[in-house]
Amino acid sequence: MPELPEIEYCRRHVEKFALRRVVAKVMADDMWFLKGATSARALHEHLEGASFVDTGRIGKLLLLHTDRGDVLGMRFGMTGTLVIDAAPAVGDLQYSSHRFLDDWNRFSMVFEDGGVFAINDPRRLGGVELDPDLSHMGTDALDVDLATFQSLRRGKAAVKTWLMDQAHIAGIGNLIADELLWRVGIDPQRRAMSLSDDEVRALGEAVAPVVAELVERGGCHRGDIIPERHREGHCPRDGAILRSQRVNGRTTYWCPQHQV
DNA sequence: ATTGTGGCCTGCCCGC
DNA sequence: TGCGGGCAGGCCACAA
Repeated sequence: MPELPEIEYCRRHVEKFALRRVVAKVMADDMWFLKGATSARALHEHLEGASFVDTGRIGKLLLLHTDRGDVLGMRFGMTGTLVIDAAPAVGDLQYSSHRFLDDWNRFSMVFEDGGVFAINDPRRLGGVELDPDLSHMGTDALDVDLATFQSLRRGKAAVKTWLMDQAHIAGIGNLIADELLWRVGIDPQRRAMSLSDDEVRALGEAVAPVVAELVERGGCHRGDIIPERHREGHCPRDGAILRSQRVNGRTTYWCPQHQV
């Protein structure tokens, strides 16, 4: 599913192919896809005639800045990706389809030059929002430092749940959480507050570099443990059979040998 | 404030 | 060969 790396590819895709093209028409017929107070009418009024001049990203939230000062926020849920002029920003998305049917374009814009910008999302778990509220978002996973992890010492929830809370760190989803905890050697079910100083430091020092490495490798599904996240999967480090259980309502795999 | 739970969405995969 | 049930997880509403 799209986590931080995939959204970063979408952002780069916009930088490369969508800036400074004038929006002629907005197609926002799927009301479900409009989040917050955003209406189709507002999207027409704010975007038609405008062009995008800059991009941003906080965690899994993609931000497009228009020449009028508006910000268009985009979320891709679990199966969404960006398609510009029929070229997808992300080709191989785990758990999603490998096709891009026109029917799955939940929000799109036609440029004056005839090109099309679309969010293609089979499951409709993504959405768009005009001028989204960013005040409750945590630090982007690529920018975290040890100070970000202070509140982890008080957390009563599982350490994996803490990592996936976008108000703490923005950008970590289920796959990256499993990868991080596997690399640092921590049982995902452990209460956050039970981590030792050394463990907090190890985790804190791992997040940004590991996420950056996944961006380099080509996506969150390129993590070392991800190919083994299935029944009978083995730990790539010591060969133990991985354990699987739901943590925070999410399927979680970990190595009982070295994640303690 | 923090934490846990359930529901939303629908293509795909598996077993019958 | 078709069918139905379960699965996948990001996000949000809601309750305790």
